[in-house]
Amino acid sequence: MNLPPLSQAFVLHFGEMGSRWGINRTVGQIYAVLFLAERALNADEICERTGFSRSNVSMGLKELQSWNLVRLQHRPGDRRDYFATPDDLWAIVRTLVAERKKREVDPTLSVLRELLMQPAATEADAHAQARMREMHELIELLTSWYAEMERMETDRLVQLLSLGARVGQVLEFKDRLFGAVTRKREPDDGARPRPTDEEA
Amino acid sequence: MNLPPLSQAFVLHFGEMGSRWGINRTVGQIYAVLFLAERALNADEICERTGFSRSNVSMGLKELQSWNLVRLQHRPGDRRDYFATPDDLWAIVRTLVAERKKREVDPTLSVLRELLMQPAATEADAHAQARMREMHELIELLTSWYAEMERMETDRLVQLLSLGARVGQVLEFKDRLFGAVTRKREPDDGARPRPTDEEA
DNA sequence: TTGTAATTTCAAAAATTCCTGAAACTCCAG
DNA sequence: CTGGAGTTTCAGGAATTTTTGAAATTACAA
Repeated sequence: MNLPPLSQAFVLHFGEMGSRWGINRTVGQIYAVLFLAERALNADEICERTGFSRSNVSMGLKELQSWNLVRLQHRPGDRRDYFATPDDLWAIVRTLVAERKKREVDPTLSVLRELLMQPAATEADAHAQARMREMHELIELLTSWYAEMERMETDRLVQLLSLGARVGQVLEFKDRLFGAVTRKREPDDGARPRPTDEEA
Repeated sequence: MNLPPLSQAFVLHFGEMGSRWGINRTVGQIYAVLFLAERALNADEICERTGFSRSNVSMGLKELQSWNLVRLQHRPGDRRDYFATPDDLWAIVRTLVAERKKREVDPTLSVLRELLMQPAATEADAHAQARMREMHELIELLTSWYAEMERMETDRLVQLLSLGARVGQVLEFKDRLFGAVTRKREPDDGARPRPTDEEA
């Protein structure tokens, strides 16, 4: 590994963390190197900085591309591929979240939907299905919220995040102005605290 | 594996997903079994339902306990430990998020803080530090937002989530009312779109 | 105490994933 | 075409993780 000390510490850490996320050490380190780099790097430069073999780097870059986490660039008069991360960190976060959702929650959602279609044969299956239905509803709520955040402009998103729990106060304020409209909904409409609710 | 068909499909799927998350197949399946179970189960019952060896189940349960994802129970006149997941799905989501944060983002945050304290020796380190600072700020924003959501009651949280992007409209409304106040801030205060910002 | 049921630990086998060098492939300039 | 720079694929060795059975430990009843 051939990097200035601070960068090296960061890259090493990202390698470790890589294994806690779905990606592996190699991929984590490669990404960290690109993230810190002051310009796009070609595969050999990445080899030099990380100390990984050429083929390992190639694999890692392919993986990162499949995650849409790196951008491919070219230089005039140079046939080599150059790789870079987006400058805008929010863009990175957005693709990261999108990809993790695609890999970690979407498959579960579709399995749940499928299993909820099936008729419950046994008593135990009926209970299991009730439990799955709860999970399905919760995930639906979270993903549809996410879908709306995703659509939002970064500035506004940041504004919302900075506001934090104070959004609650803004809401209360709104309620006070337009109270009648909001209060019309059932109070437990979204919360659904009852655990078993067999409307099979 | 000894389970009714629908449950079996669910448990198998959770096993697969387990490996995409930090946990492994065994732990994923054990958790799924407990999640679907109509009552708390002891280790032998989990063995029977999953088909894993007794010791493997013991390991898995220990892991789940370290994640705070299972609750230990006892029956009068029975020395065995019984395990269950919380009935309230929101409680599960809360601990899941809390634990993942603890394992996946907190360590990074502290490494970043540490590296940002160091003086940048080289030119390259200075650039790397600027990049790290961006990342640090973004993670801080996200985690402090999370901390506030965490503190919120489930009902209110669900209300907020259901509202989705309509919160944005409330913001717009607020802006229109108090426009002058909000506009006083620097326009790029939170977003920080400029990539290089060397204030080392 | 002693005996026994329940659980945990541990070393090593089994399975999986990672990493590499060599070979194959692609693409372009001459 | 041919040569060669750049890249990818791939089989198999290295490293890591998972899983297990046997042994050790714990906790309690008699």
